[in-house]
Amino acid sequence: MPAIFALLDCNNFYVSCERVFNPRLAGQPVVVLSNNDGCVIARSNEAKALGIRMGEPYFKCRPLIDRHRVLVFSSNYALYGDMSQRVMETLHRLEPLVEVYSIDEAFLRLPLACAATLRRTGADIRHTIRRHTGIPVSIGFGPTKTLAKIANRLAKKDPAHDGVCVIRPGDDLEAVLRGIAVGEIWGIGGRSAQKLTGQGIRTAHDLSRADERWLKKNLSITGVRTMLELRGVACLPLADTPPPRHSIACSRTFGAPVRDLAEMREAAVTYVARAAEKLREQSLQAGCLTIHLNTNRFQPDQPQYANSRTVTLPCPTAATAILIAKTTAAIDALFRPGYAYQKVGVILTDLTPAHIRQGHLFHARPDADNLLHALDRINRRWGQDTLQYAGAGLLKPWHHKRNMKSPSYTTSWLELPVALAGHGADRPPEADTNPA
DNA sequence: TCTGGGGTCCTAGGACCC
DNA sequence: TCTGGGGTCCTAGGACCC
Repeated sequence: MPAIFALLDCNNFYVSCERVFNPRLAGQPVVVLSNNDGCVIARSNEAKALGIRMGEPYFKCRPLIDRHRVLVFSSNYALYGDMSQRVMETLHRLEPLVEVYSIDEAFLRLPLACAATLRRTGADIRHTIRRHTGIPVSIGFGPTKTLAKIANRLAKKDPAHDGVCVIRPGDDLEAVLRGIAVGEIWGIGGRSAQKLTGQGIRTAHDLSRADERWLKKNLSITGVRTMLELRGVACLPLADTPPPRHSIACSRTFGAPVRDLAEMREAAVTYVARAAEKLREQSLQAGCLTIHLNTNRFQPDQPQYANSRTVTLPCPTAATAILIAKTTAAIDALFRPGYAYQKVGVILTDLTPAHIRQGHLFHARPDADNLLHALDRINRRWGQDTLQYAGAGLLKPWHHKRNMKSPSYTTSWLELPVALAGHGADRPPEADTNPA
């Protein structure tokens, strides 16, 4: 049966999550910052209209933000992750073929139908998700994933579409594709856009007619795929079962530069313990561990140092204690005194399913599964880091900044939203967690 | 003063094998 | 003077995504 793709995308997702639980944010310019309150990573339409750019460092747009009284939030991934799950669950109930593509996006595959039917389907999905989760979404239909992405962009850009835009096979797309710069196409990043415009290929329409041999040579097979997808030839299938993970990482920029080996160890232990938790959540074990650290590259006048070390484990494991021991040894080898470090991180690779247990001729396996299960159960029930390894430290002076975080409304019993009824209840106490 | 984090895929080139 | 050919695997680096 002929089919069509759709891309569903949550509008200004992190801002929308904040708005669900804080109605006073409606109609206001709002931004959400990356970890460590570093960069702007989500903006409401009002904030976009003020000219605040995606990825802009907070300190650089601070004057603009203060002048227009933009409301600012630190990122609250517990909230966004939970809201994402609710959106995706709702979607799964409505449609059988769903690929969860990112925290705020999903591809669908549906039977091909006339434009009016597809528009109605899209409107129904939008309406249901809004009603069940409070999150506004936009939907684009297209014969390929790349064209569905473009339709989605049109759905957002032009209010006349009312959040749903349909491109069907055989539609004349020349006018549409001429209106899209190559850099706006899914899969064409800054480097490729530069190469393409250098060749006079400026719009999606130009790219759809570009020379295949030149593309293969200069943009590799992925560039050729994008060109074909723009022509309506589907090269990218729907991945409705998630492929196995290849790596799990955890790293953070420090709240203030770290110069001390003991603090560096604490931070690395904290992150490897978190990575090991993620490993166990997904019933995986790691065969390989990489530790990396670096100074602040934005301060070239300061002495610079960056290094990493990769350790192959004798047996694949998800045991935090084993990973901690390898991590501290690696940190001790990597650490050079006299530098102001900005960041440390760990990456777990060579991931295999935890139930496959390869023995080792010379090493007994010291993994303590029961202990780990108990640890995870307690932390799930009572909150992250209720129990932690001593090496992770208690005061954590290096901890990243998160000064403007909203409550974890949906994932912490202590932070449930409070509803008050009766006189004088229109301003709940402490509802305003935002100093901006 | 202050610049995120976590992923994936592709390619070229070297090592190695027969 | 003359010095093969074809294949696989691994890795580092580049590019891209949200």
